[in-house]
Amino acid sequence: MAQRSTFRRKGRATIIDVGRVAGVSDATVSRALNRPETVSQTTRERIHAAIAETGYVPNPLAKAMVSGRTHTVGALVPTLDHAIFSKFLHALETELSAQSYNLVVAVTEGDNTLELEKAKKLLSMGVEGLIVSGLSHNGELLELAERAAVSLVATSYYEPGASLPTIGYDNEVAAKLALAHLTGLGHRNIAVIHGPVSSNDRTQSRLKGLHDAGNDIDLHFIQTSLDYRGGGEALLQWDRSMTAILCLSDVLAMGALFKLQADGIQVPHDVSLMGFDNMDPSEFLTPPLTSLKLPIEDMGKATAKAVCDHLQSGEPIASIELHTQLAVRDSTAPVGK
Amino acid sequence: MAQRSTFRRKGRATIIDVGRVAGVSDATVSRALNRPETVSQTTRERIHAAIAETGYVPNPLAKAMVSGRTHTVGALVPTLDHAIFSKFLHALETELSAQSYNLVVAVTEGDNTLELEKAKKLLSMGVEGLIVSGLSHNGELLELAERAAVSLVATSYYEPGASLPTIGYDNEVAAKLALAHLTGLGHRNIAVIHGPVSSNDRTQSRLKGLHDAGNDIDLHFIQTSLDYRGGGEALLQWDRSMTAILCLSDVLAMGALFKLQADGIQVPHDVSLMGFDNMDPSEFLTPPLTSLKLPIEDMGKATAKAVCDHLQSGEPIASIELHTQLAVRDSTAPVGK
DNA sequence: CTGTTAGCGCGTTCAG
DNA sequence: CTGAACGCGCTAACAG
Repeated sequence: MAQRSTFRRKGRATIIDVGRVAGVSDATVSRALNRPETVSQTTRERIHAAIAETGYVPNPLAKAMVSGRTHTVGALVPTLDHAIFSKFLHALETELSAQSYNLVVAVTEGDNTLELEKAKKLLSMGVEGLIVSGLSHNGELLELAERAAVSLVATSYYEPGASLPTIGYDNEVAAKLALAHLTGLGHRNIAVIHGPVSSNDRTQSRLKGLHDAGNDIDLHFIQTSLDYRGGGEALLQWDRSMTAILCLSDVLAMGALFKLQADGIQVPHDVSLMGFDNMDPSEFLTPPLTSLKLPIEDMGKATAKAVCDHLQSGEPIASIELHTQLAVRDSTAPVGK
Repeated sequence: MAQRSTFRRKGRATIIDVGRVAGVSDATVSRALNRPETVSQTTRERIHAAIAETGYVPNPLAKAMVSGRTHTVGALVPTLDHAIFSKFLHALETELSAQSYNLVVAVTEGDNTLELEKAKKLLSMGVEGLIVSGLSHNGELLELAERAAVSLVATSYYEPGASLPTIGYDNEVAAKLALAHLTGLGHRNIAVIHGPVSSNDRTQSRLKGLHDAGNDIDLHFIQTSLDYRGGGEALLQWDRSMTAILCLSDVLAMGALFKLQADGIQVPHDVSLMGFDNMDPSEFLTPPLTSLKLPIEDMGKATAKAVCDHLQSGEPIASIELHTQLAVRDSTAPVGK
């Protein structure tokens, strides 16, 4: 079948090969594919037959090259192995996909150097937008994004004065809200369990929101690893004088709860326990965990929309504040109850 | 500064603009960038100065077009909002990135039609490889991938006879292993809680592995929604005659455990409870949950390696079997104990 | 309605 | 060591 060499240069058929087989020019094939109404019925049919015969499949790179668009946005997240980020990405992908954009994800492990490196890779593959988590980044990142002319937006954070648009919530306010719930129940001596602060500006912000709690409030800060084990281990530094425990993540709260259960300490009778995140399992725990709802899904959706809008209109991206709210459940109770 | 119009056609500087400023040809600029050793010291310096001056940044699309490579692979997963998939993707991205590949993810919601649609988008953006979950797909998918000449591989599954390479574990064997643990403890009347079977071939496989359990074993299958709530609700169909509960996912097991705790039913004293997945929190639960360890991270890593190898060598991808193993903890005990 | 001509930005011959 | 010329596959502009 020497024919094959006619329409196969090196493996794949091109628009020209299709044209040759159909007896038309490459331009006509292109038109038949992109604006069928500008091509006569009969040649259109011949072309489609030729496409089938040659097994032609459009070269996406050539198309992207000429249009200058990749319809791809990149997201840099600290990890995928944490529900909060995967939930965010899920919502992000869903909305992006609805607007015909693809999502490339890269994991930074919370390391700004790695983040920069991966950002470069994303840019050099042609993403049109770049989504990062939090505000602390390598300085080069902004410059890089600007030079590549891609829009950059930070999430999990709301800070209108920042050097890049932010879409998220106010971590300080959220932390205050959580603390207010506990103090409102009369707690004055409270353990605050949190993950590493370095390279996690969200945690830093939350802690900042707690620091000016008031003179009559005693806060005991306990830093631990941000996982279930860490939540349990942090309890070594807790004693019953602290009538409440505020965990700056539900993962920590669950770790703590499981440990308390194992030790036979009753929640909320012996100690009130509060989380932060409102993960899926929290409402089903025994007792159901009081937590702080973060608008993660909304954030994913809003971020996708903002990026798509910007890509379409050219208008700069505006920061968006999303609101957090308490989810009061049974793990917290008035002090001394 | 009329100069700008010299090296800015429509917004961005090209390799030609750089050459013009540096007083060399575009070819020399290209060489200076890709094979610096073939360019003299002095012109190289002039070129770099020109790059800085023009703010030149390589056009990734043109590069991809000429090289014919995007260094991108796509992954289709049912959801990101489940630890098992996000853990997998995390490992996948990490390894892929180490080999300088980018990862595009798309969510299918377990819908084969949506999967096909998204696969098309991934292909039309130029992915070099496509990773899917499980074995049941729209028939067009294989054909599509072949025509686009991208390598396709299925995960979460091991089935050497399948029409595409599989990298994963044998769900049937794993289920048998789990059941054997319970029967080995003397349990004969066992509730099996599982998620929807339609559009989830992993669950189907696991159930299949259970069906020929033996004549003296009574299995009560309870289907529910695949989330924490579902695990709890499934217990409505459980009674104490069933001395053990096997959940085909840790999420279900946790949902069940929380409900049992709320109802004051002691595990494992009143009933043995076993999960399947071995998620992060499982070992910290009270009691620690007996489960079946799935090699998720290995699977991510192995899949990435297989795809990269294939892309580099051209050899077909070979199926890989990864092994599951029991994680025996305190939530299961001999019957009647 | 269709063919011809021009690029898009870059890498890679092949001469010098 | 460097420049000119060509090609990657496709779309857009202009003729016919």
